[in-house]
Amino acid sequence: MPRPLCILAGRWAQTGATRGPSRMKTTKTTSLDIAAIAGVSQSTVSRALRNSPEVSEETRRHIQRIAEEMHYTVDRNASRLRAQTTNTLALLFCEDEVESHINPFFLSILSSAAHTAASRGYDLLVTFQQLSENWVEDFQDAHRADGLILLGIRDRTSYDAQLIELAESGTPFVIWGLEHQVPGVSSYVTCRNQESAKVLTTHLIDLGHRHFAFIGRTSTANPEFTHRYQGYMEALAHRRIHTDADLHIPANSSEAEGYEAVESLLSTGRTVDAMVCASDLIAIGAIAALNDRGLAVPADIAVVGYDDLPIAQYMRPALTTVRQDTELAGQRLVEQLIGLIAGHDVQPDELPVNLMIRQSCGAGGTRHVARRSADRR
Amino acid sequence: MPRPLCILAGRWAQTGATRGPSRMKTTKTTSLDIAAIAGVSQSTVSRALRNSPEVSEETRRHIQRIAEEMHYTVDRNASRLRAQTTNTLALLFCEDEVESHINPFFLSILSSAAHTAASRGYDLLVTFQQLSENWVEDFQDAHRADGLILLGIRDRTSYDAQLIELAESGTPFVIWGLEHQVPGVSSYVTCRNQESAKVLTTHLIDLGHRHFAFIGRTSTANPEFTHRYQGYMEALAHRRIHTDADLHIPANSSEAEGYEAVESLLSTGRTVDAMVCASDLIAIGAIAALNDRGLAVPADIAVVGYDDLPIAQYMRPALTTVRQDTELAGQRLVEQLIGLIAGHDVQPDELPVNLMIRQSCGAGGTRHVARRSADRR
DNA sequence: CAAGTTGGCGCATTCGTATGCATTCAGGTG
DNA sequence: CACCTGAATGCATACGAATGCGCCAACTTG
Repeated sequence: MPRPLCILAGRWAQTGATRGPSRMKTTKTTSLDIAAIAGVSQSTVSRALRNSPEVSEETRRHIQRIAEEMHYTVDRNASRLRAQTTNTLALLFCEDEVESHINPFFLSILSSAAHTAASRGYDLLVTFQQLSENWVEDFQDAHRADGLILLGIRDRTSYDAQLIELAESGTPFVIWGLEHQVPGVSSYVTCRNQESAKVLTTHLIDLGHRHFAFIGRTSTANPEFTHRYQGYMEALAHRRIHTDADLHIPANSSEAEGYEAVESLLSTGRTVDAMVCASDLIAIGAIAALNDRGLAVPADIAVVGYDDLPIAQYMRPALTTVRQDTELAGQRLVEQLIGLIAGHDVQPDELPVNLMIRQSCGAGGTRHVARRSADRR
Repeated sequence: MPRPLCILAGRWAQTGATRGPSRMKTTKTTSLDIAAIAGVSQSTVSRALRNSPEVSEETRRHIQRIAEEMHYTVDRNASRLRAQTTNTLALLFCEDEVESHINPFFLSILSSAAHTAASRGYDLLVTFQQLSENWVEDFQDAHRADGLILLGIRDRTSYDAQLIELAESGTPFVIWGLEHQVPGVSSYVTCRNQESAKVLTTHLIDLGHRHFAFIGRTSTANPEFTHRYQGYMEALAHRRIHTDADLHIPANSSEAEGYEAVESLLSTGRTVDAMVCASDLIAIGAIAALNDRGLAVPADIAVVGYDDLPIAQYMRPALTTVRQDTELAGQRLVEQLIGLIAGHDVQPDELPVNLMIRQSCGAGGTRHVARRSADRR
């Protein structure tokens, strides 16, 4: 007596039954099958499952129950083709050629964006792209996504032409960290970089520091860092503290560049007792460089960062920094984009931030500061 | 004289022209348009763009040139519907309810996977899911993806039933860090956890350490940590070094749990001069806890981690750890999955790892060790 | 030179759903 | 009672590309 051949019978048997007595092949369940069982037309099934108000409450429930029992799910591709929509958002990490390793900061935004998108019924496509590629054809014409989320755009000048092209093509998109808005088409989410940097710097001044340096590349190309620098300069100006141009060392957001920046700063022999770094990664590299030169943080020099990476509170000394609400950021990016896709006018967001005062600025409690070090030889 | 109404004329004018003289509406370019211009049938266009051998080299080039000029791109939805495929891979971060923050380690895998997928013509869908949801219907029946990449599955027991269901449904999938293979359906990529942990531990023994502790939760639920623990125990056994069960403190991969684990370890008053942590995050938390108790690393106690997060080399002391080749991992995950989708038999990968010997184990050069600390009060 | 072969291409159909329009029927109104 | 109204549903088609099959012409071959 032969055993049944098809292990999957459990799932497919239901389907087969709806197609006629002799069809035992593994045919996919379609809305027609559901319609046949429910005793309605395919159109009604379609409408019921999309919660159209045109079907009666009773019919809808009936159909939805059957669909559930049959494990029926709408075929996204057919649906999308017919409706000329994708229900998909694309999230682009705009990579620099030089910098291969990505700020872990973006992982939180990604996670939050993925959750929000899912809860709104959107798929989230993720790509890491060089700026050379042409987004418009890829995403809009090919119906890959209804809209774009752009992360990690730092170099505005080199992207500007593409952003304009994108906007002109009518593809909705939102950007993190760069004020670029075309009503009805594009919007942005940033946080209050300038304001928070000013507060942060003022805090350092209040702690008694007078010789400041700023580590981070600013240019029209790098709006976030630029705003942070402006806030920093504002605070200094407000308190009448002088700083020289050569105490502003450019660095992109990585430990390596922070390290190098500090090395080059120290080699000038300038006196510095407080360093404001444009990102946590830079600060981490900077602290490493200082330690390697025999300088202790915060005893010899205060260092602050920006981002509040998870590690910031577990470094010793714990890093004073600015927390951006990445969860809210991801959520707003998606919500704005969905709004744009729906044709609404959306307002850009400038998210509030929190100062996280820890030890590296010299203000934190002593408990979390290492009291011994490796001096034995 | 009125200005033209349509800003987008530039892009659409080309299209309009192909549809007849009076059609100035923004109609999407289709393969039919290309066919008309090229003077061939739509089928030939389709075949030419898919590089089918059935069209002559000459015709193909002709068509492809026209398609390019017209900025024509194949509509993914139509293509997918007809071909019953999605050309999409889904990457699932399997989240724990408890742990909201994700190991940055996965970001590198994600990045590499995205690149590889893109180069193979696949889209990559990213979701962060709880284990409660039913993947099968979501992804296979709904034609959302051709296959799945599962990251962050730690708790084998609670996922097992779902993995089996997934395998039975015929959905191809690959897993990171968990040996789960169904020939032709699922496969995995891990690295040589046990071997490398053994080498790492042996290294610590060679440096003269004798009192070991292991921080990391092991169970059938957590295969990676378990293998690392086994390698650790092997090394100790091989050198006849005794360790007690209470010197093995469970902890999931986060700084917070590493911190807590060390606090609870220290409160027992046991003597320990070397700690093997199951991940860098744990090690970071552990070092913080040690510092807060006035213990210096590596002078008082050696600490090693696992993962080689970017930050590991910029901590002071720099963290001795094990580098996993995340780039290769992402690549192999995608390649295996594409293989499975194509119906090939694929071999699981066990990737080689590199010991990154730095300062936290006490073996590294002195240059990178902080020589001063914040002792002033 | 006739018959067979093959490369290159077109025709027609198909994938599964969404939606404009037609249809039906129940209930209300003058 | 004839007529209208509106809610609920069915019918038919379209979305745009992929593909089985058939056709034709250009070869090859005995």
